[in-house]
Amino acid sequence: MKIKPRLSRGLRDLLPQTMLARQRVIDTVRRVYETYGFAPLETPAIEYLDVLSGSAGEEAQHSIFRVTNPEDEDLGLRFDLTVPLARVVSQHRQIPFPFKRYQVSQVWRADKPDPGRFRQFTQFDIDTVGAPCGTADTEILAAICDCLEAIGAGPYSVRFSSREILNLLLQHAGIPADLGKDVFRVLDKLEKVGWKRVRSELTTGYVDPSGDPIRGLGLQDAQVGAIEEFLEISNPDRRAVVGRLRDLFSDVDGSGARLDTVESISEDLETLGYGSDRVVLDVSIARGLAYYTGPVFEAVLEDAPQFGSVFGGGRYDGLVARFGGQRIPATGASLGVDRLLAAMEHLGRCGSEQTPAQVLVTVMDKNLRGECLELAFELRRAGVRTEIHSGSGRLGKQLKRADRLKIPYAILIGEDELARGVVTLKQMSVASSAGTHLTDHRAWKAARFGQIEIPRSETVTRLRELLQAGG
RNA sequence: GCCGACGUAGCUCAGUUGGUUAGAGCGCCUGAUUGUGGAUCAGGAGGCCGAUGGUUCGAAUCCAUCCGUCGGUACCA
Repeated sequence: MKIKPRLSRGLRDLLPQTMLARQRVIDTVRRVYETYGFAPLETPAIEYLDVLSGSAGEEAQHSIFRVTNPEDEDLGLRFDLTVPLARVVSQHRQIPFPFKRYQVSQVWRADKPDPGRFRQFTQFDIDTVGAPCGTADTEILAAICDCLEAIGAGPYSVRFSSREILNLLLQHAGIPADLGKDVFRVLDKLEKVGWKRVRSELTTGYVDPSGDPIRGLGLQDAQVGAIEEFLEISNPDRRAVVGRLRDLFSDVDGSGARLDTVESISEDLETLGYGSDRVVLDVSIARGLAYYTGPVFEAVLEDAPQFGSVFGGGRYDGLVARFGGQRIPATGASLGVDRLLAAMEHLGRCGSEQTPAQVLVTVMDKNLRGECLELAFELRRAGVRTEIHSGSGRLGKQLKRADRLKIPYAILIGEDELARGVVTLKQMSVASSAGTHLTDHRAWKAARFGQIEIPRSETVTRLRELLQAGG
């Protein structure tokens, strides 16, 4: 019986062209994270189900992929990297605090797939565990900026706020604390659905176009009015936002002190050169997660806002304590690698490389295979990424392969070259641009576009120079 | 999860009121050109028409169910 090659929904193969772009991003981010002193961590994809659900509550369990083992234990695939981190620091007591780690790994969520959203995807997280609110959070925000800068994804905007600010809002507006979680969840949609819909969801609810009833939270007009007034505090200047928050919340006891941390993060960023042009204090961001306790962060690509936030994170001082023991403060952010790459691809900011090879050594004549191999390995030992032709086939087919895979150079060694102690170096891109006017194939071939002869002994040096100069 | 649209070659799509052997363009392979990738020309491969069941003398076409994709909405630790 024939088996149909296929994948379950929400899963996909990442072919070389995709992987090369992805690995460039990952390498860049890793370099940035390491400059901040974050150290790598890896954890298993599979965790005990109760470890995973500990933070999420029952309502989230349906999107966990369940797995089994021969011992028939209740296991699941991790759905983020933060919960496993909390387990690690609770389990390995010898780890000195603060623990600064980065982790790039796959996670799984059994959700409905959407564009840029899959059931298996990669997150690239940094977290600092065991450091109080302050410098650690500033570092996370700065690192997010540095990453986006280094990746070259185009203009971006990093936004932050704080659960503390939202808690002040609850007090100011007279909203019961236990309603906070729902209010934050609704406010988080503001940018996507607009104030009108958020307003109805905060009050009476509504019926969406598909006929689905959306439950309202039943807030009073005065409460919604207070929220609206709060949301109007948007200002591109962070100092102005802090000032207006201080005014607005002056009726809440101790509000001044509770705004100090946000202000000091903002001031530190200012001093370090992360101005309001890149990092905005945006009081409308809430982040859906229930476990955030302090500053919350996100970042969007300004040219691709429809892809949502590519970075998300915040401070979660209560999460580690779920595994028992004392309350350990923690803060961090997560880069949605797949989402970022989907956005970059949409913007045409991903490379189109299909192979890392920089040069193809052709084999024209089986008798000269030895010479070709020798040259190929000489190039490799000099750090040039080299492919050598490894089948049968005419020169035309070999060059066609270089053309297809966009390998920039080809090397030709035949009897002629060997006799004269040279090799022919062909720059593939030249004929594609220079030869378009030639309609006769023989003439096109005879033109020998982009070809130069160089002494065999200088091949490695010359090619390295060319690659360095032009890529 | 809910609502809707759509599933025909690797991709984009034709396919008459249900009627013989299901087509095109692009892509792929081979050759013209045995030491030259593009263009051109010639040829070739590639399909259980998403799956299963039903209606019918006869189904890519009609019906049911399932699966999948896309859009909207909800959720997103």
